[in-house]
Amino acid sequence: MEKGGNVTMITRIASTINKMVNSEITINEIELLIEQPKHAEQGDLALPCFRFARTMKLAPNQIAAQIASGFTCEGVIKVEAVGGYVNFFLDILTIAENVITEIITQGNHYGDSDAGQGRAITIDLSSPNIAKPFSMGHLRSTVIGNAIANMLEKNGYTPIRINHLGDWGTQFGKLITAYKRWGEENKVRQDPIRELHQLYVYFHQQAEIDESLEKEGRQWFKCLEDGDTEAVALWKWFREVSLEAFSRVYNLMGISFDSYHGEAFYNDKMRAVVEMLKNADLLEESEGAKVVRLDDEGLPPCLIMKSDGATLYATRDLAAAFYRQDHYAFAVSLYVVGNEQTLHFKQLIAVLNKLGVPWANDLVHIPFGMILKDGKKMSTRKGKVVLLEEVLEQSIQMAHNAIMEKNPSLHNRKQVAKQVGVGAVLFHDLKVFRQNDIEFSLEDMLRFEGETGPYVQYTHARACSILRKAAWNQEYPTSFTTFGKDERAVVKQLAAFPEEVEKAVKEWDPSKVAKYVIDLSQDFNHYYAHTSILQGVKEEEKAQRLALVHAVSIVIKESLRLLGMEAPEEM
RNA sequence: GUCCCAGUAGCUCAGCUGGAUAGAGCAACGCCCUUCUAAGGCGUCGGUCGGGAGUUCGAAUCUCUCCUGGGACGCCA
Repeated sequence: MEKGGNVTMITRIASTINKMVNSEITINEIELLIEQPKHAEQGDLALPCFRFARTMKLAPNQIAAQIASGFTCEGVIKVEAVGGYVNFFLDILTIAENVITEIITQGNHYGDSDAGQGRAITIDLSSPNIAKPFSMGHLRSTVIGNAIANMLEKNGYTPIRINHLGDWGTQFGKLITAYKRWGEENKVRQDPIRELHQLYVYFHQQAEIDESLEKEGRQWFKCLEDGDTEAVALWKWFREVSLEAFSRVYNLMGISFDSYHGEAFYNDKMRAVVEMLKNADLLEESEGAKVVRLDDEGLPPCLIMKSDGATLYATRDLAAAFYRQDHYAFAVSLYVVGNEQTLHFKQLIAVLNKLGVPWANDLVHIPFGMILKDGKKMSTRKGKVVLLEEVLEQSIQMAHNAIMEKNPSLHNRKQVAKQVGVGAVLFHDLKVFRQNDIEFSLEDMLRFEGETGPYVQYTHARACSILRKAAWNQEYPTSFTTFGKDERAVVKQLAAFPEEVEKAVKEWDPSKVAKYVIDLSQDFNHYYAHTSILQGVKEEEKAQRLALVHAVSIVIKESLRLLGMEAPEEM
């Protein structure tokens, strides 16, 4: 993969130093040590020399001084020894030439890699439960999974987005019970998700008083698994109306899937899994249920079959894993599923390993923190839930208000309001990716200033606006003789893009891209505010600056695309 | 009780394969639109990096321990 200026410079500097110290330190060792100084005035790259003190029998500052004194290398314009560091100042003209030319010629392919060589990676994402509202909790899995898929594609993999719908399980026995006892068909038809969800909540309230309800729910699920006509008909209906509601949300977010095979899809594939476990002599009877013991892995046993013969989610996930390997021959199989299921995936992988499946360790759980409300887990059972669709609609409305206030003459207001409103919600979730829980805050989510999606989109729109006004013919200069310290931060940030994407993919972490594009936007906005691009500027200077602006617009747009966001050219 | 994850500015978070003075955004306060979109820029204020010990030339970063919060721990997913 072709990389920006910095990587080549690191190699070049390292080999120069290697020769200077008579190969006492290897090139690779030096490359690993070279870092970006924290402060711009300390240069572009730096080598800490503390590690060499022992082998070279010299104080770090003496080593640094020694390296600095005789150092010459193409592309490096100044070298300084400060304390135990050697600071290198790079020639911004050379970097600009490499990076900007590369970006403009490659366009949105800047930063592409063929590391994946077309290999398939399945991604289990979103996976809402039918007959339940699409909550904020599913938002994380959806947007993180989608962004990872985009990033994988950029790295040459073939991502397969699988919406593993929660359309099977005891909960549907409970729902059928609730519907048969208290449900009304016309009410469900009017507002399916809301009504079904209310029935589900009501069931759990009643179940605390009447213990027989739980049993009845389990029986109905057993009926469902056995193909009982009434149960299946109700289930199909619930599923259908739910999918209609979900597709509204996915359309808003611009996300599509390669497969909607949910848990129910594996219903007829589970017997084979149970047989396989039995044949491998892994299945044990325990308290009436069938389990696989995992004591030697230090894990609690994995429940495969309930005492009434019904299956559990582990069984379904096993069936799904086999199906996906058969069907897609995945190199890696990702599960973008909340933190709280970590144990489940450990068990899943452990069981596959016990079966001797060679791809068992290619399953990767990508956990994320929960969205909390008032410091507690949001529970659908208690009816405490925030609807994603409502949040998105509200955000779009706010974006629309902002446009009416700031740029009322914008021609495609509705479309831009959607792009910005949705972008705000997506970016809010993507910029922070740790296993940290997030306290739900509508206020934070709908913020359009500071480190937000709209800020980045706005930056892109400003860059586009300049290019529009310049009536630029896209002829760009190949050398950047006028660039100085103003352009420095922006050019260096542009150069860092491929490396950031690579890191983000390696760590399955879209927030790296989100943070990157915020930094780039900040650098560009600073430049924009302090440097005139079109006015009172000599022609050659203008052409060079326009090339920079164009490069910035390309990289911002591509970053946003990776995050699943749009980049309006005006807003 | 056992295991897992987290604790950095008033709030939300970066930084974590150890490296120079711990950085942003929000909030607060003060500036900057006759100049390329002010959803912007500039500045001020704000930190015993949860506590303690250890390893090291050097620790927010690694180890141990304690405290706090959250989660998981067999017939839910």
